[in-house]
Amino acid sequence: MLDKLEFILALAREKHFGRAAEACGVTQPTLSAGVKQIEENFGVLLVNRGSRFQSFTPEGERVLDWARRIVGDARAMREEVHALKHGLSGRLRIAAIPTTLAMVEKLTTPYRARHPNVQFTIYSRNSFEILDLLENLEIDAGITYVENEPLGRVGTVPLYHERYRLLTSADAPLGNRDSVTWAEVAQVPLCLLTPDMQNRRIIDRLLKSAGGEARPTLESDSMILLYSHVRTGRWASVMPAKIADTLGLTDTIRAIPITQPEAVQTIGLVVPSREPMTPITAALVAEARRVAASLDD
Amino acid sequence: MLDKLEFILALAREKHFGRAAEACGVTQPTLSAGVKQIEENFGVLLVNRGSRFQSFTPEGERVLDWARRIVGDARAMREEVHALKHGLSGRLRIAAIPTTLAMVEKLTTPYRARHPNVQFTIYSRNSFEILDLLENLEIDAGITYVENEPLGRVGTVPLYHERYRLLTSADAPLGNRDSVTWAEVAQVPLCLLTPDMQNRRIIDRLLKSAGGEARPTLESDSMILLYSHVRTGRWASVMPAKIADTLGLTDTIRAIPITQPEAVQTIGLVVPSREPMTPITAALVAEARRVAASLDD
DNA sequence: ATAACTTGATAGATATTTTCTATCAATGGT
DNA sequence: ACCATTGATAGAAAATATCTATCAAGTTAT
Repeated sequence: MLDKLEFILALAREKHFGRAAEACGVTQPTLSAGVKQIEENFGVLLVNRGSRFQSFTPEGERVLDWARRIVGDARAMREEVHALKHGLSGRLRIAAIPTTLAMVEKLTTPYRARHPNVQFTIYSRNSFEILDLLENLEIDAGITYVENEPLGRVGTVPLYHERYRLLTSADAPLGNRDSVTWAEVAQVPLCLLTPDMQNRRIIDRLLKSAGGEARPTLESDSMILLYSHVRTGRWASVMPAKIADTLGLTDTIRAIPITQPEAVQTIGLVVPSREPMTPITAALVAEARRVAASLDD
Repeated sequence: MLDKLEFILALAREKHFGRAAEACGVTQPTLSAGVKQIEENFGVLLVNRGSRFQSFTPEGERVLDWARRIVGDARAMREEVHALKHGLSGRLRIAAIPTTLAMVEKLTTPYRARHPNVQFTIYSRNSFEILDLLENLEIDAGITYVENEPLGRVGTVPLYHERYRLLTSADAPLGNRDSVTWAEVAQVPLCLLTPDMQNRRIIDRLLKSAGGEARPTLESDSMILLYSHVRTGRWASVMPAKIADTLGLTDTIRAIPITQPEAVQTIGLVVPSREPMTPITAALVAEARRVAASLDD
């Protein structure tokens, strides 16, 4: 039964019987039979099919909702019992938005010191994908904006406040300033994240409200790529202070605070609101609470 | 896996492998093997055995906790999906303390009018047993005192306030009064519920604080038995107003309000705090909210 | 329009798991 | 010391799950 519910979860992720089967490590007929068995057992069609996967029926959506919870709880049970006997071990899966990648070590380093047997997998994803992964039990926690966009059934732990810097060569226009306004930044050609990233949308909004418009000369979903361009001295970018500091500046590149408004976004840890949490996740939340104070300068 | 968790639940209830197996409709070796399999799967002993069931290990207690939740959710899923397709049907299992039995129909009658395909099973139990049954998923809801004793992880809906009456023959001492005090009641030989009932403990407390002591001439766990004695005119009792009214008084038997203090206890519906509730339980809660207003005179 | 491909269902064989019956060893009470 | 109770174990039988191979219905490309 539990395996069948896993089939349903996989099918919801993949929207494809064959791929869902592969994801579960079974053959396609096995997965088809599993889904069908639940349908017969419940006396209700769960999936609308027409020679291929189309969608879940309303009943299917409800089952999906329950399946997520039940499968999640079953995993949490396993993990908790194992932790009681053998201490914390296993794999902690985190997804973070790119602008926060540089600070993830602030969490993982002390965590690892406390629980050396836990392994980490960290994905770089945009904020929507993070919520999706959380929902589907594919990650244990996310690091993303916690106050702007509507979050689902999740708990949050604020970590720090994101402030923005103009990264530019010292001898470029504005390069000699101690602070610049968003209106001024709007005049500069910038390297920015792609628009599927929330950071980009925030910056767009700030530029727009300062009367400008974002016409980035270069877009990427990789902070490393953006930074490597800025580093040449021939490109400029707007980045959160945290990541600008971490990447390290050369003497010729400056990180200039942007004011009017001094925009601030709260970045936080996002975890499934399961009660109780898995021990691995609970430990991460504890670590986040400890670390949060020291992260805002 | 889910069946194995059911085995664990049954074992917790019965504290006996054989009886637990019987309760699950399997043979004892099957249940033993099921428990053992979970233990091997988790790599932890769950049950302390010594030629017989002794207790759960700490890990076992945790598994038990999770099992209750997971099994409960699985049942709720089934029920919800079925209700989506076929409307509300199935069996609603309620346990009520004896003093409230006469008012249960105030809930079940309108419920049945709304959902004719739901069947009812109603147990008469004391308040501890009710919480135990709730915990073990053996009932869907309880009707009991909701403010005195500590309740577990449950939701409550207040229903009405219980007030007390002295039931006695009109020609007995106090029989001609319009109201009596607890101090006066303490002088009368009474028929009362057995001390495992919370109602009895409440009355004991009230009598004691009025300087008296309960020396019941007759104890029973059955309200019918108590009432049949009172009805002869040769016995007296203290009962909640609700049940006294329902049982119907003869001309010779009076129900006299007891004052100083005018004691009031809140009776309410108690349901597992599962989110969301099963549809059958949710409908009962809705009914309880509707009915509550009309129950207090 | 037709061929080639994709997708999920179905059938039948095989493998795995589950459950049962029968029996045993350990413990406890009398 | 004896009998009853309790849970574990072994081996057979039954039920279930999974796999391979194949098919039918749609889709896409030519």
